[in-house]
Amino acid sequence: MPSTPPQDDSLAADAAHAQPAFSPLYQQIKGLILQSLQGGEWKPGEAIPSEMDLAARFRVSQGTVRKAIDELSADNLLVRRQGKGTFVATHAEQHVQYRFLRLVPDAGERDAQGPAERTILDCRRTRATAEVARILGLRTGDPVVQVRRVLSFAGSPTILEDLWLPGVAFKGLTTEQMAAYQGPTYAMFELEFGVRMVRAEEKLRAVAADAQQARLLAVPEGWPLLSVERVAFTYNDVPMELRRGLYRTDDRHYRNDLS
Amino acid sequence: MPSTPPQDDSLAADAAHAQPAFSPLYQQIKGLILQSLQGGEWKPGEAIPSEMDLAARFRVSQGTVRKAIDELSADNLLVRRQGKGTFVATHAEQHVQYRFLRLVPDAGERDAQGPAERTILDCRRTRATAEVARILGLRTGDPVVQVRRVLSFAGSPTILEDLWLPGVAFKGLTTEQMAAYQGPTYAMFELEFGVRMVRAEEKLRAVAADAQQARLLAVPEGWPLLSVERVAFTYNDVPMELRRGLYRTDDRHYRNDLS
DNA sequence: CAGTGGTCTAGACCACACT
DNA sequence: GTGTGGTCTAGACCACTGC
Repeated sequence: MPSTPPQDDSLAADAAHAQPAFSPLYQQIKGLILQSLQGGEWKPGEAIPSEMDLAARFRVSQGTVRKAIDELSADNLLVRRQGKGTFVATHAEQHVQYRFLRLVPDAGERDAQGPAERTILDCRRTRATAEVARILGLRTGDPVVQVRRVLSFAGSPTILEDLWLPGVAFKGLTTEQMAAYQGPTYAMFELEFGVRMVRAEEKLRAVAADAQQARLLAVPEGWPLLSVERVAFTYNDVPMELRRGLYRTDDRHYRNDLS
Repeated sequence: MPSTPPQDDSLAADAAHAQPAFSPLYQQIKGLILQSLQGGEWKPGEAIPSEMDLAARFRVSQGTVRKAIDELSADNLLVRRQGKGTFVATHAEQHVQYRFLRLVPDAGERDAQGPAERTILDCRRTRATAEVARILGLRTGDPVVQVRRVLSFAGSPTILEDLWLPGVAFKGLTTEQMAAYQGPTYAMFELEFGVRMVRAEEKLRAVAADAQQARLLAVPEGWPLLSVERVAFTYNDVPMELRRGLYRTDDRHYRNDLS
């Protein structure tokens, strides 16, 4: 250990020394907590150590840990619960059923989505095209799992979507698994494959249904559909899923809040 | 004044006493700053008093003011600039040209939108229909200003939109004003009418162009268009604009980040 | 240089949950 | 009661801006 005043022999000095570029202490702590999250030290749904414990572990004040956790919980990676502790966010047991799905019914304004019925049309191992590889950060020809399914609400088919997943991370994914699991697909990814999606980017367009799409969604050919291309990321902005969806928007709409 | 210890005769005690329901001090401070913003004490683009000054004014510590300002700047109502001060956010002189417009070119990924060319098709005083009145919080038949315009990027018509504005707040709005002003329309609303939009809600759908819409956007009839209904709010969640837009998404898309 | 926001600390007390 | 997160304070020092 370098010769520093007794109480200053802290991570503060060490980390500041290790990283040439300056960054605030709480950012460094945030990074360390993130590493523990990625490394699986604390699993989704579990509580992380108390602020005091973390402060002791990292040799900083509670206030600094607090600010780090503040940012992580603003990013939806952690969830604070007063009197209980701070927990790793999870797609399961989360009151909002579908964290990334913005399609809501026109009337009622209720989030009464009701669980969607899933129909898996296809689920097979294949190889990444150049485009899919580029988006998922793979090489052309790398193994991917491709899934095609229809989601129905209250019996009427509403979403037709294709999913592409990196074959390595989703090795044993089967049609049965996709169909059987109750609840959000992303919760199943967490439980079965340890892959937690933390954010996503979407590109929306209006398109006309082709013959096949029209049949699967029970609309006339040429019907306007909302095309939603989503790329979902795990920790560290690593892309782990490409999803191309077609949404019927006759009695539903895509809701977005701007600020 | 109630009999309290000498230094505790502060806003903390007063406000806590005035409001039966408990709320943290910094939330109360946030509310007071909000009032000053609404009241026009500090205008968009101007600096507000320093944290120290505000702390003295409200008789709380700098840290408490800081937390209030943190939230207001997270809400995009204030902008901090280290070494200079804290400023009231504005739609003008804001580097992102269009704060609420999420339509971006497919290629390049540049935000090189280039300023849109505006064509005002119509701008007239009329009366609110039941639906428009409901959305804008007016009564059916109340005066509203209605504007129809086309926005073109690089010469090609891309957005056809109708705007409805409360007639009282936008009394003298003219076609010339809508057409002449360089820069974001919301910046003009700030400068000319003192109306600052702070957030918005959008509902998106895919629709087919009717004959008139197709003509104005230079697409075939039936062409799929992205329908965007936006309600924009000033302070205190008061709705001040309804905007119904149709976006061409052949070489552009609506971008959204989820987290 | 002085003034601003930004970081870090230490300690006190409050609100909430479990037991 | 004990332990958790949540609030509030006071003071020190750092980083950036502009005179």
